[in-house]
Amino acid sequence: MNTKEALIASTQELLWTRGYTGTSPRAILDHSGVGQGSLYHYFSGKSDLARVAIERSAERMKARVATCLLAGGRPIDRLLAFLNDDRPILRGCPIGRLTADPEIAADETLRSIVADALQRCRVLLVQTIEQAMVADELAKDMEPSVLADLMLSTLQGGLVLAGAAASDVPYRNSVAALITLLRRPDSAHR
Amino acid sequence: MNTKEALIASTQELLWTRGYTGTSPRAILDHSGVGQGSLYHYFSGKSDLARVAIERSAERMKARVATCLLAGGRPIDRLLAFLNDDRPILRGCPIGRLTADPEIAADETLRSIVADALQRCRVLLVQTIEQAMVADELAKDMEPSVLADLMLSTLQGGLVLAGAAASDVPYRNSVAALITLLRRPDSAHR
DNA sequence: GTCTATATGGAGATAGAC
DNA sequence: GTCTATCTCCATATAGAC
Repeated sequence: MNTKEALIASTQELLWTRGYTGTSPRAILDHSGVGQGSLYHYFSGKSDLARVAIERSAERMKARVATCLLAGGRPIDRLLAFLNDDRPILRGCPIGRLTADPEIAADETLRSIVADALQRCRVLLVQTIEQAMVADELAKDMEPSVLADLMLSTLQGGLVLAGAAASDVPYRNSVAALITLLRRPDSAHR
Repeated sequence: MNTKEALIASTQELLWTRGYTGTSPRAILDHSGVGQGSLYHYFSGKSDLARVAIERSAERMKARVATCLLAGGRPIDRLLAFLNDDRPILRGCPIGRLTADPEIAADETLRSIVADALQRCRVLLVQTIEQAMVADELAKDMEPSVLADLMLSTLQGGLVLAGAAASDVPYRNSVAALITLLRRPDSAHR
């Protein structure tokens, strides 16, 4: 891996575990083994390097979600594959964790990359939920976008609780509970 | 309000919006209008002041949750009151946001206060869910602790999404979807 | 108790040599 | 392209006067 890529990879790594405010250029150089001069040769500064690193992580997340939701098979099975996708639970979401960072919130460029990545996942999710409802695999007693938000909240919130408890149990419980509830028939079928 | 209380209140405020890593002693002094000397007179340093501030915020959250869940009336109504409790959605959860802070995660004292506060809310939630199941107000097709985790995840995740989108819609959608799902009959009643 | 002065180290970046 | 030197500012505190 070349120097530039090493900087990006180390920044992705550190942003994931320490956030933007908690990551210094010094820490990035130490982690990557790259020298001071190279950082400012390839990037204009910390925020520029972070922008590239976050874009990289966002692309990765969107690709992963798309792989689950745009695969073949029944829509409901794709949704379950998305919910049950193997995630590094104790590390949290590399994008979701940045939403709480004060310096990211204050930087419109960085903020929009994060918000956009989540938004794109939501769009894919809404489409797949619509397909599942049309195929009568999901009850139609709520708007697809409303259910999509619950799915994303369950995952993001599960990761928050898992991080706090230093255990994957709250995350797994949350996903399991949501799936159990989705399997219930809606009121119209009573 | 005396000087010490002003320091605590300002620290609570800044930890809420900027996290621990993103909050400097200088910012606390500026926000509170208190002088440098007073901070180190009343507290041993930043982490000591933060500890008191976080304990204060944790007590506040636990009290708020207890007010909803230990009120009179049917268990299911108390659960709905908890889910529908009026929260400052765009500001996020003052405790939940700290779970992602790297310096809090590294400080066992601070970390345990945050984890403990969430855990106590979970315990109250489990108890109330058990009562609702006994009273046949909730389906018994899952463990109370599993459903409790989903409820907490929905709220915490809803706040994450709301922060990212700078809109309360994802949060409100998530809560509404969860309540809709909870109202469905379980499979045994088909 | 609160003030101001001072200290150390790190954040974040620039400059110029190689 | 990468290195080292240097710069300014801020984080986090300590010291001692008032």
